[in-house]
Amino acid sequence: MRMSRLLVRTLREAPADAEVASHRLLVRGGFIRRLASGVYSFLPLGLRVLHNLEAIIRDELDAAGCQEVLLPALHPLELWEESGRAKLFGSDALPAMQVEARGGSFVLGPTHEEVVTVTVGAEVDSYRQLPLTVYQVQVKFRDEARPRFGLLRTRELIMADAYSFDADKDAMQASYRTVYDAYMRIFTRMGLDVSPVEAESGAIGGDVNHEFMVPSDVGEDHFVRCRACGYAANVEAATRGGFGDPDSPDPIAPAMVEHHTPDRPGIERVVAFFDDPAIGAADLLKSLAAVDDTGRPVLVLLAGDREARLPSGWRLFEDADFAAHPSLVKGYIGPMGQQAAGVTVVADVGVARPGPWITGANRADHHVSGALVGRDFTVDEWGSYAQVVTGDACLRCGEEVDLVRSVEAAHTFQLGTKYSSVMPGSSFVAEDGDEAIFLMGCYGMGVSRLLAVVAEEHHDDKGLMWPSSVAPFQVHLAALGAGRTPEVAEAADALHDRLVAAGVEVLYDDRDVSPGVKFADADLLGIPVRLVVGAKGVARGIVEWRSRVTGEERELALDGPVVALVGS
RNA sequence: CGGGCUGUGGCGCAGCUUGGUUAGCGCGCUUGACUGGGGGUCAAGAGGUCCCGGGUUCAAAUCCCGGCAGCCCGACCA
Repeated sequence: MRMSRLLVRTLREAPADAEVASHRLLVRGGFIRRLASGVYSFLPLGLRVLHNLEAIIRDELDAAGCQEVLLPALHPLELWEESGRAKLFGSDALPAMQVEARGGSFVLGPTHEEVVTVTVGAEVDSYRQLPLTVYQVQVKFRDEARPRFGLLRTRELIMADAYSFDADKDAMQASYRTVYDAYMRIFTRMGLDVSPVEAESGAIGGDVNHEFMVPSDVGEDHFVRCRACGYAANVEAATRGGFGDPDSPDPIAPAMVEHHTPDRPGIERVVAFFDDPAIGAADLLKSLAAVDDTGRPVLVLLAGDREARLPSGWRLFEDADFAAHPSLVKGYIGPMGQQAAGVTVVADVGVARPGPWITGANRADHHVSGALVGRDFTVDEWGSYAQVVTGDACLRCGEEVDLVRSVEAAHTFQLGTKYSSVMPGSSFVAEDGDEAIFLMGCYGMGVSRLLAVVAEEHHDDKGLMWPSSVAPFQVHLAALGAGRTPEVAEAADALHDRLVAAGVEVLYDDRDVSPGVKFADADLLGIPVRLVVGAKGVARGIVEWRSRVTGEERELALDGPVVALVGS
């Protein structure tokens, strides 16, 4: 490709809104352009990288026995009503992506579980057709509240998503493992260091699931990683250990004391009330009134210096709930006597010491101090209800864990029958002759996001440094002063032709611009190998070779085996 | 959805406080000359609904009101 003909304009300055390196460099290098907030066009260079990423994905998934399909981006709204997710997807996320057309209401699909379930369900009637895993590379639409970081968080995104169909749980787990392993190979080939972590399933649902995290300073997620045993989990899902049952309360400990604490809801203000250097947030019980996934009122206790992490499906009390449960006084909640009022008390493992604790008195404008677990109140269930932080004990081995900032590159789920039990046509005849329904898995990776993630992981202050597996071209050939030195033009043209004839993807900078511009653009675009043909070199019969990644330089004979040396 | 900031040629910005000639600068673009190994120099050009609508005024990029959009922080997040 001659650069004089390539649709690319490099920018010396990045748009003011480009905050992270991948966004800045992809825009400056002319790989992508913004059309609207969170909506990007891929120009030729960006599309070449995207295609290379997709090629790796196709290669590994095909090798793992998956079959490519292409499902519609436009989904009949009824499909989402059947699965029940039309509502679950938030009050306005789906309507915002709704399209009214002849033939009814459609949505721009945010994900494809419904469509794939009915599509595959219609084709598969027998266990003999299983196991089956299909995948696609397709555009998805999300009504993203806050698009940001260029391609990392967008409203329209390109995703590679796979779906497995199996006859029983063992087979589903085997299929899951197969795709999981393929995903790991894909990331390795893309030059990404990915950590699979246990995760929450969110709106997709299902039991076992993993997120594939790339540790990164620009990440919006965090995961927990044990320094010793390798346990890794998303902070949303991470639990911690290291605590046993609390000891019996001290028999001679002083009794609880009630304090008048007007206008002191919240941990901070209570600490301020006591105004004692020996008393901090960690001495207080954070008491959160919640409704669990079965609708029971639950009081969640954790140490006052901790952030709460409620199990999925739970929600905090709203005003109406407080009105219905007078034992829980908003702002002054304490655990004493709650069981008698029908409230279940659960406590974070960080509360597994007798005390003394400072907590609400269940009476407006009052707190108590000196409350002991086992004497003044009891806990029905111990669990992990606080967000894990660096230094906490690992659930598995008790060593300390770290919190790692990261970008979510992919997410895989064992769905079981979540969709096949509600979508029509999801049954097949099993080996025993009875009707059965699919056990499914789903697996998604954001290809357009991966483009940004790779850029984020492979760049320096001058520009991008693409791994050759995804680079838009393999060789960046720059001719210096070709316009005034015919020998240079001849040598560069000839070298270009030889490289192309050998199947090497070469970007040929044949523009009549100064050497500085060519070098700066070569650094910015990040093609792995740069070849420079200049007047000095041509006179000596050499071409200069330089690695974008290592900066290593060599001189190669122009009439020698240049093609073999640059690889293909 | 809450809080803050910003909308001025393709990109980055100044001008706005204190209304007043042809709305500036850098990059980029066009033409020419020079230059020629790290975004070079000079000259001449092209390119603008100053986000939109209303208002105040003799006069609005500038002041007032109302919208819209973008960005940042937070909430949310498949």
